[in-house]
Amino acid sequence: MQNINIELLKSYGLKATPQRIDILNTIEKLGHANIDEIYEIVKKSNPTISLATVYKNITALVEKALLKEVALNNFKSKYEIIKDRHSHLICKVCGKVTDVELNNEILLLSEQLSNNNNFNYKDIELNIYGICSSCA
Amino acid sequence: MQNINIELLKSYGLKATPQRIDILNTIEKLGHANIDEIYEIVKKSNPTISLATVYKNITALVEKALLKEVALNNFKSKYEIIKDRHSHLICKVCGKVTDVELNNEILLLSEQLSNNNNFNYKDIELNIYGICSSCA
DNA sequence: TTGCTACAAATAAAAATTATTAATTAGGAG
DNA sequence: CTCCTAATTAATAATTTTTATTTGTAGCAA
Ligand SMILES: [Mn+2]
Ligand SMILES: [Mn+2]
Ligand SMILES: [Zn+2]
Ligand SMILES: [Zn+2]
Repeated sequence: MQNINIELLKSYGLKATPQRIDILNTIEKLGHANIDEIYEIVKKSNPTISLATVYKNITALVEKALLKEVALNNFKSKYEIIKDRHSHLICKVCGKVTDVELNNEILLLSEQLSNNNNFNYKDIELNIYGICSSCA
Repeated sequence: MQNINIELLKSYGLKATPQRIDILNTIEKLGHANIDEIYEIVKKSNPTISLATVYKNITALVEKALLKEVALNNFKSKYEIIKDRHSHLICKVCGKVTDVELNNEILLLSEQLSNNNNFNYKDIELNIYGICSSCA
């Protein structure tokens, strides 16, 4: 089909409404985006969309594990389409989030750490905070 | 002096008000706590404290780098007194945050990763999400 | 075609955070 | 120790963020 996100929604058993498609297209384009960024961009192609619709859909898509929240120190949470495990470079100045490869070694160490602490490991998040090249 | 947090505040050039001392004592006791948890506990010893005072002080102490925000997926941010670098086990059910040792290897890999990506490394955060023993 | 269900827009309500203002106080100067 | 003052607080009020409600519509199944 022409748009991969329509397929994505359907594969998760969700209706591919124009609003949802727009939201996913926006997140896909930006990589990581917060609610306001998504709303502002989606409004351009769909001027009557309600902010509440963005909230409701983001929540629904996170619940269905199609999107993932990226909670940030100092900034509003961003959302990304779930993909292979990776790590994040997070700019303390502009809040930009960049994907980087996650070393497998780190994954193993984290699982060990969980076992040692009687903790049922599910997921790891390695966030590296610093200053991005455009803000430097 | 009897209370280490009074010294802590003064060493950061901050007035040691009863409100701030109570807030720090609470965070120290809980390890990691969000605004509401702090407010509820501090109210016991200081029933007239305002929630806005808790907000204002938390913000101030984070700015002075005496406290650190711990942003969490799905839960309100928690705050901890800044201490040696460490990692977090985060329970997806109850939101409890537990400190664990941070392998030095991971730190080195993260710095390398930053260099490779023209990113000015400042800080690392390794959050391990899963289910804690009491929730299991 | 009719009825059902999921969804959206519009709006209201609730929850979270920040700003304002007048009164109080911590900490230093004398 | 007493006084002074800038910093801080309590008590709101205001704003911002998030969630709930209501009503209408579109897609689909019987
Ligand atoms: Mn990512
Ligand atoms: Mn900690
Ligand atoms: Zn930046
Ligand atoms: Zn738990």
